[in-house]
Amino acid sequence: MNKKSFSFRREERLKSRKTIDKLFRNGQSFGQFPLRVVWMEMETPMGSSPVQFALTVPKKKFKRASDRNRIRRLMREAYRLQKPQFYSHLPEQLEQLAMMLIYTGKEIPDYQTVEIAMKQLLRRLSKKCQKSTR
RNA sequence: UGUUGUGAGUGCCCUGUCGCGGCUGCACCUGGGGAAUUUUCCCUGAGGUGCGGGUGAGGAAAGUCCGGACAACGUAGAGCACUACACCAUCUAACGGAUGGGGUCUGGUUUCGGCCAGGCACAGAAAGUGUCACAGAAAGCUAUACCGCCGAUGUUCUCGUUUGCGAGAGCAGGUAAGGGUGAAAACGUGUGGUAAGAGCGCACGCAUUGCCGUAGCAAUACAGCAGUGGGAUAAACCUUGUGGGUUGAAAUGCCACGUACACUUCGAUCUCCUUUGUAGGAGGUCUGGUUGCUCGCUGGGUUGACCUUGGUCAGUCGGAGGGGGUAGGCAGAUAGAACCUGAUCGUGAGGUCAGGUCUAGAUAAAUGACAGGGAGAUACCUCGGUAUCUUACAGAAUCCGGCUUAUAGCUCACAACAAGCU
Repeated sequence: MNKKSFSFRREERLKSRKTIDKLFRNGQSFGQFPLRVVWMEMETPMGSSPVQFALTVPKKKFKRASDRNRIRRLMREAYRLQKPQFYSHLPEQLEQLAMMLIYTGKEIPDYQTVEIAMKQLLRRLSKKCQKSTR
């Protein structure tokens, strides 16, 4: 879709409070340690991006803001680099996917572990999407 | 020289690839407006994309503990309540902060004059109330006297007797010298005095209050005179003095979207006066208003119809409730009590002047990831390499000034300890 495949723009971010509420109420989810994803298909797509995406790190487990920032940035970087592959495996008839990534681990990870987990998670997610759309 | 502690400073650097948020230049696309006219031109700069340029976390961004700026709350005030502060002067926009000085306490040192270091919510206990464990007789205006001392005075008994009185024992009583208890026992030492004693008198001293003088801007210090001798506690209540309006950027203003001339319920809708009349005024009442209460001030409503003349209905104003919608954009909001350098004034905090710099502005929230090199640290050790690590505390959210707390390694200063050298 995008020529510069590794970018991460504004329209790819999930911002609306309404859709986030809906996502947590109706969305499906599964875990891939140390990550967990909540996802659903959106009825009315916002913008041209095939996926809207958000990240969170629970405040309960990481009290300091700097730790939360670090984990969020690692996750975002991993997603950014995996994104083009993930997009190419999504089914054509899917309008737009909303998803939220939650970090469920208890310690600050290094980039390698986040990258591996992200790869696995995105592969599983794309398969599930193909199943559900057929 | 090393170790430890305290305080201050610093808070890894460079290159490449990919990526993010503002700003900015150019090009293109979408859009808006105008002219002309049937497809061209001009203006505008809202949004997007691409390629450049430049910029992007801290010394505490933290805790949210003080003080401001700024904003809203229609509008004078007064009292009470509440609350903060409390030696003096200075600095500052301001402060509960800082600087300098004074007093006091503790420790060290001393040539006994002081000197050094550290602490102090450092107004009042001589306005009042309360409290003071255990021990002790007693924990506070005139002390209900445990041991002790005395027993002058009054009185009882015994003995002696020169019949006046004397001696002894006891009781009433006196006594805060001494002992004992305690963190603390009603100024200290000496002397007079007395039955024994006591600031009861006196001398010297100590503390404290008032007045006056000298030095100092002042706190205060020193000296004199007069009075007084009252334990501690105000981080117990309290008293005195000084200050404080409240709420905080989720403030606030504007634009867009959207219900809605909508629903339920409660309160008020009264009286009198002036006037030809429109209308105006006074009181009452309901209600709003810069936190609470009271007073004051002040804004708004108090209209009309029916009619059995005090009710009904409608309207108006205000309060409460429920339901529905939105939760987007712009301003606030990033040039400032700003930072750097120099001069100058001041013991200092800091002030003034000159020159230079532009230095984050996100909003489901940017400031990142990877690779290589340098530099540094730690461990091993063949003293030159190898291995590991990039570290601590920690992430702007309206902005400033402080305070407090956290902090690896390195640098500096001071203190203590240990070893060595002269």
